This record gives sequence, structure tokens and C-alpha cells, in this order.
Amino acid sequence: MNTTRSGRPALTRPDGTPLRVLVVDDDPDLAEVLTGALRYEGWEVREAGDGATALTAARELLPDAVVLDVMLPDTDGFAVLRSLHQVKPDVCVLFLTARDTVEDRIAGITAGGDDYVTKPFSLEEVVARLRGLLRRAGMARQQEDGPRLVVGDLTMDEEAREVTRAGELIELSPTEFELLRFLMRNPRRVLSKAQILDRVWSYDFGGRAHVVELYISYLRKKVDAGREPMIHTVRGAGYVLKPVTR
Amino acid sequence: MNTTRSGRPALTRPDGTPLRVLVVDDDPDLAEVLTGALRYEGWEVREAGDGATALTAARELLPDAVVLDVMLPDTDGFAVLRSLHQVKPDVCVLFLTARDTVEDRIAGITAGGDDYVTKPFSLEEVVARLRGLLRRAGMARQQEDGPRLVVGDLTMDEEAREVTRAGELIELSPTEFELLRFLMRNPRRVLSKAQILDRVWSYDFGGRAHVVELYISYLRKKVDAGREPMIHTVRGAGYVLKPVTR
DNA sequence: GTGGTCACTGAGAGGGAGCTCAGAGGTTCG
DNA sequence: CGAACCTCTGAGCTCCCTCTCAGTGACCAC
Repeated sequence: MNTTRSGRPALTRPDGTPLRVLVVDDDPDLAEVLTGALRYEGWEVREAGDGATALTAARELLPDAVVLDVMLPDTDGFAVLRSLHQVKPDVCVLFLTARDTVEDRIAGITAGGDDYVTKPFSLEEVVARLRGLLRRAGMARQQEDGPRLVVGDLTMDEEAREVTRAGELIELSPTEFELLRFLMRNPRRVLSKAQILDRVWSYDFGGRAHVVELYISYLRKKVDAGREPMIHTVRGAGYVLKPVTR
Repeated sequence: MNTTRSGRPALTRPDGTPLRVLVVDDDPDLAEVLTGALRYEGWEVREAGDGATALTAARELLPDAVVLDVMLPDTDGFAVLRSLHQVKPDVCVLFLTARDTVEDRIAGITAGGDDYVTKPFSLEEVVARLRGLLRRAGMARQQEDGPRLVVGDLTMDEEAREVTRAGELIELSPTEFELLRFLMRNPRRVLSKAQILDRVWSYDFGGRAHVVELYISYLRKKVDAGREPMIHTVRGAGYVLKPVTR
């Protein structure tokens, strides 16, 4: 079976082969980071720096999804979107936009079932959105039963943004939610503070690893409150989420 | 089963295959947006930019419905309609017209059981009209029991434009109605303000996401007034409509 | 023990997201 | 032509969320 670098089963195409994703961004550093994160998911990834290259690559790769910067050196996102749909009508598109471009030009994009993320974003968010898109488009085989994560008696419904422990609803802030999602997608694995910072916080966040401790503390108060703890500290290494064992 | 990108069951042809729709508009951006929205419904969609192309496409696709701009570069919509009826006599047509199009011509349209929408329109409206047309023409299999949406003790009769909560009638303005319809067609799913703007407001609306908050506020006063709330805010993510859980 | 490092958590500042009121402009209808 | 209604803008306000700082506690090496 096709697996991720982390050992998790990968989200695959219906025939079991890896999902194919095209990353289009003119900032090579950013493209590199994205590509890495998506490869980590076990997907097949290609990069392109402008609209023309993107189209050539798309014709070869026939990607299931495209991560597409709205601002490109040669064309604009809408034109690329149109051309992409001609190459592969059922392709999913995740747009990357600057914060100030949002309202006007993005209008209409999410209408087609596509989605967007504003810069600066966290990798966890990009991956989650992509997974959501692919799943809804029926391009991904359901490895788990739907958009629901389960670790022990802890469950997370990503679409409804609902988290429960032992059936009890837990309210989380956006950052808490994203942190817990990352933990739940990597259960029984020790995650370093650096890893967590890289995935959950946006790439331009200059802050110290100290925030991670803080948010772990918040999560514990809500998730482990008065119960057998699931979030454990591994001194000098990081944190790990484990189902309760007896 | 055939499903929409949103995960809902799709409205299908009687034999279970996807409904086939042809979009005819000379504005490529608009056509793209429409196509996306209809694909999102799980339908099979083709595009055409003028009358001649439309006819060729229609002969191949044999569409169940056509979304047809009245103003086309080569011919006018009515001529296309006549030719379409020769290709497929029972085709449903949804006309797109400018606000100032002459009244009497429109009157002629609806006489044939077809329908029209004036520009600028909202995607939610286009989709709803199309669903209505197809349902009435008996081309769509009724996946749900008729034109009635139900979430918890909240019900909406789309054709009668009647909304009730716990049996009590609720009066809504047009925009409020459309917003609630969108929420009710996506229960338990968090919808972002951008998604809501794209679907419920017309495509040329430049306004800020602030309007969504305003209309959510209006809806709450009418739908949730003095009752257990069904409309919930998910900070940093959007809004979600959920049946009351006790 | 003792010193040093790593981790946890309380308090609080600052910023931003969301809610609501009041009112202007437009449209519809009588 | 006026009244009623609807839609959207602007502004003020509140509350929540995020992060910084600082103090305390836990763990380890010697």
C-alpha cells in the first residue's frame, strides 16, 4: 500500500495510486515548502513557477488538484483556472492569495467547490483544505470513514469543526483546533516543538517555541480536563497524543 | 450513488446518471463560474460561447437543461431556443437576461414552462431555479421528498417560499430566504463567509464579508428568537446550522 | 543537595473578529 | 407621489483570541 513518510496510510486515488498535485507559485522558497509538505502526505507533486509552465505540466501530469497562487508573473488566476478546467474538467483548485486581494477577485472561486487560503497560511491548513477538496470531489479513496478523526475516545469532525471526548463536546479556538488536528493525525508519534511550529503556525511566524507549550497547556485543560491524560510530554523531544491504555 | 462535491446526494436523471446541462454565455468568466457551480451539484456540464457552438454541443450532449444568455454575439437567445427544441423537444431552458430586457419577450418565455433569471444573479438562485425546472419537467428523480428542506424543527418549502420553525411561520426577506436556504442545504457544515458571499450574493457584488454577519444577525432574530439556537458562529471559520441537540 | 535547564501556567496587553444600531439610498407598491 | 420595505454602509462596542512576560515547578547531572 501507498504510505506517507510518516507511516500513516496515504489518501490515494480510487485505483490506489498516489494523488497527483501541481504546485504553482512564483516564489521558489514557498513552492519548495509546499511541495515538501505535500510529498510528506504521500502524494505525487510537480512544481511550476508561472501560468504557462503550469499548463504544460498539467497536460503531462493530469493532476487531481492544483495549488495555485493568484498572483503570477504572466497571467492571473482566473485565466489559469479556465485553462486548467479545459485540460482536466474535474480538477480541484486551492488558491493562495494575499490578504488584501481577498474580497474582490476571489469572488466566485469557492462557488465551484474550489477553495482558497490567504497568505500567510499554515501548512496544516493547506493540507487539510486539499484533503477536504479531494474527498468531496470523490477523487480520494476514503481510507478513514469520512472526514472524521478518531483517537481513543477523542473524535474530531473536520467539516463541522466539532471535537468530542467521551461523547462530550469540546469548544476550541482556531489555533487550538489546528494543533489538535495535527496531533490527531499523528497519534502515538512524538512531535517536536519545531515540527509543530512549522506545521500549525504560519510560515512567517517569528515567535518562539514557547507558544507551543502554551497551547499544549490550553489543550490539556480542555481535552484532558479531569480525565485520563492523552497528551504527554516527552522531555527534550516533544509531545505525543496517545489513546488511553489500561 | 452519484453525489455532489458537497457530499449531498445529487439530483439525478431517472436512470441514475448525472443530469446534463449546457451553459451558453459569451462572458467566459461568468460561464466558468456557472459551470463550476453546476458541477458542484454533481451535474455533467458543457460550455458554449455562442449560438452556433451551443447547437453543436447540444446535438452531442443532448442536455436535460440549458442555461442560456439572451444576448449572444451571433444570434439571440430565442432563435437558439427554437433550434434547441428541434434537437431535443423536452429540454428545459433557464434564460439569463439583463435587467432592462423588454417585458413582453420574457412573458413569452415563461409560457413554455421555462424560466429566467435577471443579471446580476446569485448562484444559489440559478441552481434553485434549475432544480425547480427539472423537477417540474419530471426529468429529475426525486432524491429528497419534494421541494422541502428540513433541519431539526426548521422547515422550508422552496416553491411556496414558506419557512417554519416548530410549526410557526417565519417571514423572511428575499436575501434572508436565500441565505437560510444555503445554510439548510448544507447543515452541520461550517460555511465560510467567502463561500456564503459567493453563493448567496450576486457575482458582481463587491461588498465586504460584513454583510454576511449582518444578515446572519437578521436571521438569528427571526429563526432563533427566544429558542434554542440553531445558527452557530465558528470563530475564524464561518457559520454552521445544526439541529438542536439536547 | 544543588545548580541548571526545560516545562508549565497565571496574568494581562493588544489586536482583531464579530455583533448590532442607526440611517442613507434604492426599489416596489399602492 | 408617498409609504413601506429592503439592502447595504459606517461606526462603535464587546469579547475572544493570541502572544509576551514572568514566576514557579519538574527533572537531571554531578
